[in-house]
Amino acid sequence: MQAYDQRYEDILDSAEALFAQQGFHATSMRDIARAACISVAGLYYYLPSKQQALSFVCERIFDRLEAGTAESALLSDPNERLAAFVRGHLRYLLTNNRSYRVLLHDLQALDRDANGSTRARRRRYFQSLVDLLAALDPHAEENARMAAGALFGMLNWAPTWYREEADGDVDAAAERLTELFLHGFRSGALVAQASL
Amino acid sequence: MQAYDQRYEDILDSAEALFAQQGFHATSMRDIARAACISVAGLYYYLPSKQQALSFVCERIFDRLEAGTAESALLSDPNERLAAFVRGHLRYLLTNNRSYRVLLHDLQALDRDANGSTRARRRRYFQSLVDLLAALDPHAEENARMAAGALFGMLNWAPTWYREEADGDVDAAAERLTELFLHGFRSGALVAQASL
DNA sequence: ATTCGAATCGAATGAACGTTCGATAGAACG
DNA sequence: CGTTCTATCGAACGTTCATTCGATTCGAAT
Repeated sequence: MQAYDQRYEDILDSAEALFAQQGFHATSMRDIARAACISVAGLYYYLPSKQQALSFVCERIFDRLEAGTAESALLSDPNERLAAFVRGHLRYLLTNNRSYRVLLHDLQALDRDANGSTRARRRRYFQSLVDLLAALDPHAEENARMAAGALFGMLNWAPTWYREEADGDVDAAAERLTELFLHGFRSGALVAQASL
Repeated sequence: MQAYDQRYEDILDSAEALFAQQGFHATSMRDIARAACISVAGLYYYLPSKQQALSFVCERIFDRLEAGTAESALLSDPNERLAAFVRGHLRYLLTNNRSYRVLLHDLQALDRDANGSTRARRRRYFQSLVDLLAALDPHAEENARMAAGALFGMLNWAPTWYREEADGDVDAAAERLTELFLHGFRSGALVAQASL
């Protein structure tokens, strides 16, 4: 069924865009139906429920996010690996207009059971950056978790202030943020001052 | 009216907690009424509408956030000023259990007109950090906006990973993040490589 | 003692919500 | 041609939503 799959993706596109703009709870099935040019009843031919729609949308976003950062694992130099990860992550955040918001804001709206798989995926994604940082500076392993949190924060917050005309293209911004982070990370600033 | 004001604050406390936990759109006036131990009709004696409830809650959160960082403006040393700002900001985020979420997630749910004042306040708060950074390193003025975005990102993201038993107390975490950021900021890593 | 205003409530209102049902149009297949 | 299956729909279902109304309680003021 070619036509079916195409329609299905279109519907998820519509749902994703609306969830990203207004949030899950502010979006009704009627909104999605209108955006996808289908009747409300017709919508249920493709989606079993609103919750499942959110689940499908989240999984799709994760697929794209991981696809964009997967290439970093192929590189041998840890520095380049980090740079590639940041670039891939930031590219997705800044170019797939605001669909990352669904992951950041609406993931918690998933039912507790359906939540499990997607939340585990999020943890795994976070951990991949932790590992990447630990490999960069082995003696900083104990700080890698905090460092990963700090770096993800820098990146995930970027959509709120980034403007291409002021900040250059996405890859350039990714490089500058990577450098900013790495200078602090390599300086050992994160090491807890337990000895003081 | 002493009793009135007390009740009013209690009701806003309930609304704030619910908005923070579930989000604005997922919270009903019935939820708020139940949490505040009042009837739904009684709730409307204190709150003119759900929108206004959100507006009041947001203003109150901003009041507290600004109160916590205001002391930094009194310091003369720019480094101490930044450290105090970060400390105040992070203290609020990590200790007023998750009420910052209302500002981060639900501010956009405000009506466009009621939005204006609160959004301006947010801009002003952001700008205060930009100014603070520009004062720290005058030749980096053009990068202060990006640096402020990066720093706010690090801080605003902290609640998602911070755990006291693993990361130390809030002030210690604030200091480590400040150092992490400052090493990168002072290194000039942010300066756009236009000359390349 | 009567009046008044502040604080509260149960019950209703109309709209919007997620979801379902039965019907229909047309393509595919025998 | 008749049947079956896919895709679609209008109309409804029961529930919940934000909000309002009219009535009630009760302490304070006149």
